[in-house]
Amino acid sequence: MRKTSCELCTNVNCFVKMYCSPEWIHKISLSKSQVYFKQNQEIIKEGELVLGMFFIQQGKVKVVSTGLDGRQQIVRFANDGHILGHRGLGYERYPISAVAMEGSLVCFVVNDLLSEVFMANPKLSMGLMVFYSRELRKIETRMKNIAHMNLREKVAEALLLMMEMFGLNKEHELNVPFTREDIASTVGTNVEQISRQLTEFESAKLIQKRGRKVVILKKAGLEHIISKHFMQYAK
Amino acid sequence: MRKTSCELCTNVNCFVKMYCSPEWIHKISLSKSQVYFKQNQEIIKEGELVLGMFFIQQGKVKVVSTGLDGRQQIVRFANDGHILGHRGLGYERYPISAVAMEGSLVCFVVNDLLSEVFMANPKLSMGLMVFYSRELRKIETRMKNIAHMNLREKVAEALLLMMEMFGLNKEHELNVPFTREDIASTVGTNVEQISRQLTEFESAKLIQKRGRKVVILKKAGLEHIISKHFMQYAK
DNA sequence: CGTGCTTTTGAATAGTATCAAGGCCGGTGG
DNA sequence: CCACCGGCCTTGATACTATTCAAAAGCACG
Repeated sequence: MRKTSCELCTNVNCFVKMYCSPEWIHKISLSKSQVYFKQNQEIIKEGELVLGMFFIQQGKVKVVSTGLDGRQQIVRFANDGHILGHRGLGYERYPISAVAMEGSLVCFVVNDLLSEVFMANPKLSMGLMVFYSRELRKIETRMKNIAHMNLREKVAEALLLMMEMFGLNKEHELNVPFTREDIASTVGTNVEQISRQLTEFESAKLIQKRGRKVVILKKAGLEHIISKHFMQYAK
Repeated sequence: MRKTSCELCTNVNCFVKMYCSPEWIHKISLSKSQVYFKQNQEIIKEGELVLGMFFIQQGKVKVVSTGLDGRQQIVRFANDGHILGHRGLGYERYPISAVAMEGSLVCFVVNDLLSEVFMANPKLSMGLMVFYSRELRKIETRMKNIAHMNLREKVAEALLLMMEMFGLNKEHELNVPFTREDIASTVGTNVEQISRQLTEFESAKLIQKRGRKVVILKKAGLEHIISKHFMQYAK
């Protein structure tokens, strides 16, 4: 496969394209590498050395934190334009893994070039800063939810999260391949509980199980389940 | 009280002092305001408009996310040099509250000045970016822990977190005033469980209860309790 | 030396995890 | 094309952990 040059890339959400000057976009384009990851391949492996950043050109990815016992926690989902491995510009190891949920095309930029890019493109640093602060905000909320919600609510939230990130296809199925295990790792429980809960949602006519796929029938119903955990701010 | 000028401020952890040019430090010094918050006063109130950022000159703060039901989750602790309200440089509302755990002196810089500062001091943006990415990393780990650990482990972790952030005094007591409710909100449970668990730790000779204060007797013991949840990376 | 708030402890209940078994589905090879 | 195999999903029974409710004791402050 031929690598897509940044100039010709159509991904409008890419931070590089959004915030870097044309000459720097060109430099990055020349230096970057591009890799295609098949479904279930690891893009980043927890514990390996941080060599640079990954930019998802097109794909669907789960970011996973693994405990010693092997239990996994899905920390967030990511898709086109999102960044992976953005921890520690210095010398460190990746604290998380990232796994392709379906075939994904990813650009990679090495550390040294990154530092130059940041100093020369203050807008990029600011853009990333804002991006991070929003990520922080999201994950703080999710942390509260994981701590306070009961299982039913957490499963509802997980479905909504996946829907928000990956959307639905024409048949209103969640538009990403996933197993019950994935939902369990998002929620922090086991597959049996997920199965039970999905069955309950199905009999409540909120979703429909179609093989391993899940059809969202009543988004508002799921939202209602978790609504008590969210403040409504006046505009 | 007279406001401390940035030039004379002795806080070496302040991002402004670390990353801004002398002339910008001066500008900020002139424009900033400074407020003293007494114990249990709210520095930031969830839902209010974001007007700028707070820099803790000296103090001890808990950052709290509140559910509609009033249940609170302590998202992180902060002390000297840490930033508060660093969410959304645009127009938004604070998604979290920040409460002084003891008397705290805080500097405040308004939004408009901040954007100028960021554009003129790329090192500051980069510094903050790195800061954020580390915060993200920390909270992702904590999220996994809250999801996977049992109560005993979570309480041990909460004690270690507080110890790491605020340290111990000469008597080896946690060097910050807190209630059982604070630990409960960190862990995501209720005061009764905390009380029981502290009693258990006490009989295991890991801590000692001295009124509401907690003496850490065996840090290694607490660490051992949670060690199974942490990967050991080779250097 | 009350009074109100925090902490502790106990007992009953609810919620979740675990263990075990069987069913379903997709893919592969005969 | 069909039978079989393995992985994923579902369901039930049981054990365990955490929550809730209630009541009493401790402590801090006026």
